[in-house]
Amino acid sequence: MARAGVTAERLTLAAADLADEIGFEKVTVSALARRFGVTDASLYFHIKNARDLRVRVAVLALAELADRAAAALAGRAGKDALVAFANAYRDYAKEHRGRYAAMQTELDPETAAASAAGRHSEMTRAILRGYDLPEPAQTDAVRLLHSTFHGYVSLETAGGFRHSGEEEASWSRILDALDTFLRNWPSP
Amino acid sequence: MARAGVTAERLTLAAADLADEIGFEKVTVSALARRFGVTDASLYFHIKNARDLRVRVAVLALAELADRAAAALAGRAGKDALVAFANAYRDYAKEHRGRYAAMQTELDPETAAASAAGRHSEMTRAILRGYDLPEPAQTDAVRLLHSTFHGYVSLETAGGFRHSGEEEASWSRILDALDTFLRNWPSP
DNA sequence: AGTGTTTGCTTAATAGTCCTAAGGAAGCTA
DNA sequence: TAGCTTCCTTAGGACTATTAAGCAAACACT
Repeated sequence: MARAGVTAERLTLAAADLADEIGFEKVTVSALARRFGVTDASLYFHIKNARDLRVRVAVLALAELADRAAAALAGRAGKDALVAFANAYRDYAKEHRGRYAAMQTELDPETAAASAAGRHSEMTRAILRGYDLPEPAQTDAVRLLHSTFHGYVSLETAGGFRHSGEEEASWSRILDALDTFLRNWPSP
Repeated sequence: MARAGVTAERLTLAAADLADEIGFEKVTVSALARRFGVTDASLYFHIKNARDLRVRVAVLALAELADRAAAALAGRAGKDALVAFANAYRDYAKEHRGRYAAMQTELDPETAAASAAGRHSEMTRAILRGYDLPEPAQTDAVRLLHSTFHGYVSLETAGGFRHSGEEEASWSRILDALDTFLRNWPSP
């Protein structure tokens, strides 16, 4: 028998693509094996188990998004940076629904620490540098931005907002509003 | 054989409790059947399939949360209402992690319309009455509030915020900030 | 080139889940 | 009490996850 040349990396990438195509919850060890033309059992020499596979996809997606966001952020500051970051986030989620769904997998603390999750916070802090917030307002603002982007995007992709035909305008008004908000953060 | 007295309602409730205990993704038809002391097959006379079961749990959770939020909202307005609603939302998610996870299930449009999902928007609009926002700002604000609550809570329950020991203070500062924000919504 | 070792895959087997079809008993109704 | 309906069981098929044991290809070296 010929060798299929399977590696953990190629498996993860293929699983991520599969997730974008058929949905993250339908990504199964068997389905992935079929795509590689090998038996299910052979995948277990590369991944620990099904959970491990899903975690790898989540970590991959986190890293990809972090790269995109970093690129979007380069050379920008203030509202420009805020909008660029927010759009990178939202666009990634729209283009890669399966990967984005994977990102919502709960990671155990060690994995989370080793993943790109930390880069997201760093970048958010970088954006906030343009707004000059003192602690603890800065930490609160990091959370608020995370929450808002994640919340908005997950509601939008879930179809939570009935399509009013002006999705884009609403999104950009919300970004405007956040910008105004950050520039006038209430002092305690 | 004695009859177990299974009904769709009792199944849904038991499934919801099971979700809170062992996690929503581990709620399986078999596990539920075991809890009722019947075989898997018998459950299919009450529910259509596994997906149907999960949707029922989601709808139940949406309704329960809507009830709680409505109760919290009664007789309050302005910031009081905002805080009461937000806390009802967050507390429910913390007390019922499985149910809250179920709420994130993507519902098809008809089911969503028939569920309590609409009540959530209504209540949010009711809160905003205290802030006197013109359209389309009001619609944007509804989305912003939804996004923020959902995003914050889901990040918090996923352990996304390292426990800094002052979670509560951060939450309440964010609510303060939202209140200020709503009172000073930027005009276009 | 030939031998041995590692690596990558297969087959085989077990167990759990989802779901359907056919049958039997419990309880209601007349 | 005969019959109908409702609720459950047994039986079984398809798919998924996972482990163990074996074989064959690739490599590593003498």
